Amino acid sequence: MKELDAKDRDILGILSKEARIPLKTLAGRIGLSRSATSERVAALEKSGVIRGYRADIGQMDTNLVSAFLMVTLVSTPSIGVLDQLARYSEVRRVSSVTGQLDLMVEVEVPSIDRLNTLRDIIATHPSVQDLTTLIVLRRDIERRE
Amino acid sequence: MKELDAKDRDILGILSKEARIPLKTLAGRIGLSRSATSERVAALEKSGVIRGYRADIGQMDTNLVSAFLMVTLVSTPSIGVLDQLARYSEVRRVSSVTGQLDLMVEVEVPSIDRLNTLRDIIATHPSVQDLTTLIVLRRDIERRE
DNA sequence: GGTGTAACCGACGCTTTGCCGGATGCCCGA
DNA sequence: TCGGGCATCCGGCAAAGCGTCGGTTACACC
Repeated sequence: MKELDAKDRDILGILSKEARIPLKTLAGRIGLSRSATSERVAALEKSGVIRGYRADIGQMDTNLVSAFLMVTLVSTPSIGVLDQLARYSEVRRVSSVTGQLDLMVEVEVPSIDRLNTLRDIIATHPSVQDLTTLIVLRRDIERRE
Repeated sequence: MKELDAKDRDILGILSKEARIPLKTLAGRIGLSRSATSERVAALEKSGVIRGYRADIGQMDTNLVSAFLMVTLVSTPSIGVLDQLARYSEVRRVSSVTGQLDLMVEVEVPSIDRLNTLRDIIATHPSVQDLTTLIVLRRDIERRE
């Protein structure tokens, strides 16, 4: 894959916020002809820098419950735990972190019951020493892009 | 705003993964004429259900540092803290949570220095009682949408 | 200077889009 | 039951968008 120059970064910056603007507009904004812009975008797509285009949907999954599970392991790293977490589609993100705990697990479940089930499953894994659950009451700030 | 029917949900499901497919293709997939589909999409955009379209960029700002800041307040709610947090674009998300702490703040900064600065600023806010920083070492699982 | 490569531009023809008139289905009051 | 009113659908037209091509410029290298 080639190196990204300034104009490529401009393109990415614009498309990451407005993925559907016409090529002509995009070309004008970065100071290139439409066809040159078209080729650059195509190259960015083919090389995998642009992985796809997604519509940003407003609140529709309204009654989902989000939570943070703070996990301490008996010894790091523990691949077994990650494998198990990966099996559940409700697990949105898992991060290895510094500090008192080892894993920050973010989940999105349809109900509190389901959250409890999930938490119990994870907590009883032999590699898990401690698990603290924080249920999200409200998203105060949420930035996209 | 109107209620969303099954076809609207189909549209959202498809566009949330492939925001740039031609209307014709989209129409064929949901079983409507192109123009009817066009009107539905336009309505979804105008009503705010579709907030925008974003290109999904692969890892390019690879050297960004992510962190969780776990904040305990002297008394909840504290609007002053949220106002301050909202001022920094590095603050990606803030969630009010249950449990031992009050706010889970997720940040993305260009350097550890910047993280320290940000943490100090937040920690010295009069409403903040305690602040624990967890630096993300690695994203083990990350799911989109 | 000659040659190769990479990136640019403008133009051509095809595809997609926005917009319109008219058809269809459904609700509700007379 | 009938007949407006309303929402939603379709097909077609003109305009705008797109991918692709040949030709041009810029630059590095021998």
